[in-house]
Amino acid sequence: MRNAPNISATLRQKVEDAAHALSYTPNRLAGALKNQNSNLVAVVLPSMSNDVFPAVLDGIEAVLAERGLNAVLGISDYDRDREYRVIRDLLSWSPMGIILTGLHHDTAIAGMIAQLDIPVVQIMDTEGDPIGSAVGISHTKAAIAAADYLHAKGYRKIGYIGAWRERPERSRRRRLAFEKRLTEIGIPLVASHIVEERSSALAGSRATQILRARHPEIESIFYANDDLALGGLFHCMSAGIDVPGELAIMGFNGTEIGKATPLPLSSIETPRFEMGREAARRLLASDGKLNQVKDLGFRVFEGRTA
Amino acid sequence: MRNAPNISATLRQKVEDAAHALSYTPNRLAGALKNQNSNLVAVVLPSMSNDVFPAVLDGIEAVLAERGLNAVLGISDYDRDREYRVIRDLLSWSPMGIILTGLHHDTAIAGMIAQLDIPVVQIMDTEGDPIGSAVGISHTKAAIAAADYLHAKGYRKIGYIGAWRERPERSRRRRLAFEKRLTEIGIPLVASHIVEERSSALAGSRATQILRARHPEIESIFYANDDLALGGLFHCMSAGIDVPGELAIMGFNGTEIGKATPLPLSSIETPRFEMGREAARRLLASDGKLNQVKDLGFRVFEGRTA
DNA sequence: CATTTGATTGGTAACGTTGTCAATACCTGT
DNA sequence: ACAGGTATTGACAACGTTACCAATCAAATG
Repeated sequence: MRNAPNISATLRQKVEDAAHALSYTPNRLAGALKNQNSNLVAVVLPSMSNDVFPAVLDGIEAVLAERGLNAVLGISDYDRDREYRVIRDLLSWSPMGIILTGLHHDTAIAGMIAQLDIPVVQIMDTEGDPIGSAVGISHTKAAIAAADYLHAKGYRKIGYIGAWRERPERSRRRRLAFEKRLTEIGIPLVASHIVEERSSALAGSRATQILRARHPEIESIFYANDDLALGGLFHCMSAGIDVPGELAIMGFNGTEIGKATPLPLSSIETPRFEMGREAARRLLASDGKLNQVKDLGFRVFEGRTA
Repeated sequence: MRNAPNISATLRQKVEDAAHALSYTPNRLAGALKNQNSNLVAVVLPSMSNDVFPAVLDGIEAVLAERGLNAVLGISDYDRDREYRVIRDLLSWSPMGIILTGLHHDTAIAGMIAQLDIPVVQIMDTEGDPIGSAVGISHTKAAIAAADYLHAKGYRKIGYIGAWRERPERSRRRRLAFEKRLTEIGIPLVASHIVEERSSALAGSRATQILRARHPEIESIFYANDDLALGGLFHCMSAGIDVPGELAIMGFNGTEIGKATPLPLSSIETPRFEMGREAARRLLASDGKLNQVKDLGFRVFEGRTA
């Protein structure tokens, strides 16, 4: 059945008929065990409630399905220990490859993976020290683009809002690059507010209110993601604050919903689906040109909120 | 290492040390093969871009992770053939259980699963003919609740908007129940508009515009989901249509974002995360009381759009 | 008809576990 | 010191595949 050479069409048909008659299903566990190649791909994502990762996973699945591969999923919940355990767990299925989120993994993880000698692709980021290949965007560049965009639009008093203690380290790096760029341009960040809770529109709404109360001079806010930014926008709409006149709002990710609001949300569009697809492709095509870093880039989406 | 009886603490320590020294990882492929029990759970979802399923998956993962189980994911893309292939594929990993979406699966699928004799849990729905257990909500009841709610609020000219040829059969059933109820109450549905494209806020926005143009008398619209409904709300905001005065909007799912808008979106809140969690729990606890149908219920969320 | 070539069949050894069984080693308490 | 138990060790057969080789069989060549 495993399309070996030198098999006549008749025999093949006969075998297939028999298989069908017995409704035989090959046991891939055994197959994988035998030839050290499991057709499983381990995928470790930090969360499913973030809007970014479902899209990434969709992209991954799209490619894997084509080739008859299956994804085994692990959720790290942005927790280092948890991630370690999840990876260890997934590796015990001898996957044929593994997709990780982010570029910052300790050597213990790299070691475990090295033992199996399987390809690794890390997504979301391009800045850091990849274990294997990387497919993502430069969060530093994105932050700079946001800063430049807001500056070009004439905003001078700029604030920043993040969430959940910036658990995805990427968002912290983005903020720092943003701050740095603003300082370089000569319009240092007025203030940033990182809320304790997870990102959500409600959190963004509340944070916006707080930040504006503390720093009424702020003309524009850059948010860690579109959820927060939408919250900000909604707060302004409710409170009768003119956007972008009184307050300009800039999101991150360029989600579909942001584009559908009465005032399309200005944002940094990130290729989330594409990131997943490209990651899966690299994983499968990992012959030769290993350990490359692929920057998929971003696009500044000029909405009407900034 | 597999905590057998009659092992002294010293020996256990010694073994563990050795294992650690060699950084030994058990091969679960082999383990699973040996004792017909793979610690894998097959999860088949129609899509990842729907907002509902990431939440469900999160719930599933939360439970599986506790018990050291792993989810193998399959995406059916609302396609019957694809679903069949995906399930067949996943079953070849001899999972210890399988979670399917919806209650409408042909006998071929039931047959395949029966062969492995593993528990099945079907999510999202409670109405139909389950293969195994079911954890979901009654879409008929939800539709009736929506109809009654809108009626109670005084709306009489009611429309409906759906998307993507109603590929999730559930939404079609919901619409039909909605229509039926309205007729019973004596205020038959004015019109429904099912767009070709997938659900999105933009699609909802456009559909709202079209439906209103065709039937200006419509006072209220029930949408197949919150994405569409948000689009409707945004359209009204842009076009200066008073909500709920001129047009009342009712969504479905009760997403977080809907609650954060300036005018919180009235909707039917569905327990998506809980559905995943409960499904996973049932799968694991499937001793004895098999094949039960669990209705997790819904809640009418009274926002300010209807 | 003998011979080469190709197709088909059967047999066997792994892959890394787990469970069992027998064989030994180590401890008590008398 | 010895029986009685408990701990520990070693050996081995599966689980369902796949890869490989030898052996057979069928068909086509000279």
